[in-house]
Amino acid sequence: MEVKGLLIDEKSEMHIVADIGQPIGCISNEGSSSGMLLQLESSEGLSQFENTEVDPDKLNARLEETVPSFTPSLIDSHLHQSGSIDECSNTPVLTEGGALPSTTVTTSKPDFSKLNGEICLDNLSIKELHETFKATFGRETTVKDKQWLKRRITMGLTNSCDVSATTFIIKDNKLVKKGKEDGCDNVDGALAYNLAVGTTINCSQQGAPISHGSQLEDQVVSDKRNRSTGDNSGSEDHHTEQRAAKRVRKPTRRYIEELSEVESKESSGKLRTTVKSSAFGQMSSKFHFRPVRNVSSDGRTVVTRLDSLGGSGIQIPCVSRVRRSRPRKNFMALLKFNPNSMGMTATLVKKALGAHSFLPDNYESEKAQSAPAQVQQRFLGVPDKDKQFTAIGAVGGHHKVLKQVDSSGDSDDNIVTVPTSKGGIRRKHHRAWTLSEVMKLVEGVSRYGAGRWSEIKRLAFASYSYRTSVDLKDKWRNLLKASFAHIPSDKGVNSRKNAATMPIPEPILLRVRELAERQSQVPPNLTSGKEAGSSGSSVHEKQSGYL
DNA sequence: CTTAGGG
DNA sequence: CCCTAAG
Repeated sequence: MEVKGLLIDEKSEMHIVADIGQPIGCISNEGSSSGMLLQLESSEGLSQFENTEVDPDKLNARLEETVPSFTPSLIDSHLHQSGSIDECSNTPVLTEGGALPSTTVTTSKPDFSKLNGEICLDNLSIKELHETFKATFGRETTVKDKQWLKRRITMGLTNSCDVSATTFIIKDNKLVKKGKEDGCDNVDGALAYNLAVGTTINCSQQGAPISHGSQLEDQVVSDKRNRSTGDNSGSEDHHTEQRAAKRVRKPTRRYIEELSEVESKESSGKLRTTVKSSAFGQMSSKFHFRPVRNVSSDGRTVVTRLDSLGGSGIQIPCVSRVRRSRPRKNFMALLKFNPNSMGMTATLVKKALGAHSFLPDNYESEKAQSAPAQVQQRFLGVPDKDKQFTAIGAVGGHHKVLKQVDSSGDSDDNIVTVPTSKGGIRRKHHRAWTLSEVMKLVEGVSRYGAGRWSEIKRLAFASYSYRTSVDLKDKWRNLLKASFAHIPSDKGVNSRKNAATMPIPEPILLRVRELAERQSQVPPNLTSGKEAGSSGSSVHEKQSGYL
C-alpha cells in the first residue's frame, strides 16, 4: 500500500512537473543552454537564492538573457568522445523516457514497426509527428514544435546528431536509408561553439552506464524553469524537453559522499512521504514555498521550490547538494544518525526551505546558573548562522537529532569556546554543572533511584532542557566517583583539586555516598575508608523506601 | 527511546 | 561530553 501510494505520489509529482513544462531531465543534445547558466549560478550561489527573495521579473529577465532560442549541441571537448557516443550512438533520448519526469509514466517501448515505409518528416503533421515520435522513442510528447519534433525524430532514427535529413526509409525496424547525406559538421560546429562559449554539454546517461569517466558523474542537472502560466501547451513546450548542461568539474570528495548518501537512500522512496504534492494551489498557507522534489534522469535529486510569492509560480531550482560553505560537522552527524531518513540532503534543504525557523522555548530561565544560557548540544558543533541550515532543526522535530539541532538554534552565541576559570578553554556546548543542578540530581536519585534517569530528567530537571538523561547519568557517575574518592584523603590534594574543578560540598558528596550505598552502587574497589561509619548505620531511611 | 558503560 | 551497544 505504502509503496503504491508513493508511486502515485511520485506520479502526480511528475505530472505537475510536466504540466508546467518543467523538465528535470538533462538529455537532449538539442537543447539550448537554457537552464545551464542559471543552474551554474544557482549552484554556485545557492545561498543567495536561498536568502533573497527572488524577484520573478528579474528571474524572467535573466532567463530571457540566458536562453537563446536555439543553441546547437554543446559538446565539451573532454566529453566529446564519450559524449558523442552517448548522444549519437546510444540515442539518449531513447532511454530518457523512463526517468524523465517530463514524460508520462506510461512509457511504452519504441515501436518501430509502426515506422515501416518511407517517412518524410517534412510532410507530416504535428499529430503524425507525435506518432512517429512515440514510435521512435516509445514515449509521448506534447511538443508542438514541428521543427523540434523532426529533429528529435531524426536523431532518434539515425542515432546521430545529424538532423539534416528529414526523409527516411524504414524497413524491418531498421533504417535503411535516409534522405540526405551529411557529415558531422553539425557536431563540429557545435563543438566549436561550445568551446567558444566555454560551456559543456550534459549527455545524459541514465540507465546506460556509459559514463566512461567518473568525471561524467559530476553533472549538474539543470532544469528549465519558465513561467508556468498554466498553459502547458504551445511554443514553450519544446523548451521543456531541453536538457541541462553540465559543467566539468572534478567531484569533490564531499560531493561524492553526499551523492552516494542521497542515492542510496533514494530508492527507498521514503522521501516522498515528506512531500505531498498535487494541485497547485495547495501550498501550505504557512509556507511560502512548496518544496518539490524531483529525481533527475541521472538519479540526482533536484529540489525545486515553487514560489508562490510572485504569483507566477516560478520554479526555482535548488540542487540539493549545493552548499559551498565549509562542511558542516553536523551534517555528517545527521546522516550518521539518521541512516533511515533518506535523501538527507534533499530533505534538509526542503525543510530549510519550508521552514520558518522558530526557536524552541525549551530553555527557561535558570536561576542558579552562573553561565549564560548555552544550550548543550550533544552531537553537533555550533550550527552556522546560515539560515538555510539553522532552519533545519526547527522544522523537523521527529528526529531526536534534529531536535538537538534546533535547540541549538536558540541563544546561539557564536562563542565556540568558553574560557574556564582554570584557564583552559572548553568547547562551547559544555555546561558546567552548577551546585543546584547537582543537588537536584541527587535529590532526584534519592527519590526515583539511580538509573531512572529519564524519570529524573523529566521530573526534577524539567526546567533544564539541556541535560539529557544521559548527562544526568554521567554526572551521577562522576559524583559517585568523586564522593568515594574523597574519603581517603581529604588533604591538600583534595583542596587544590576542588578549587580547580568543582567545589562540590562535602554534604552533597556524603549524600551521594549514602544513596549509592543504599542502592548498592558502591564502586567496588573504591570502597575504602570509613564507609562503615556513616552509611552502614544510616538509620534514617528518610526520603523514601523505593528500593 | 532509555540505560549502561567505555572513550 | 560523546558514542554505542543493548534492551
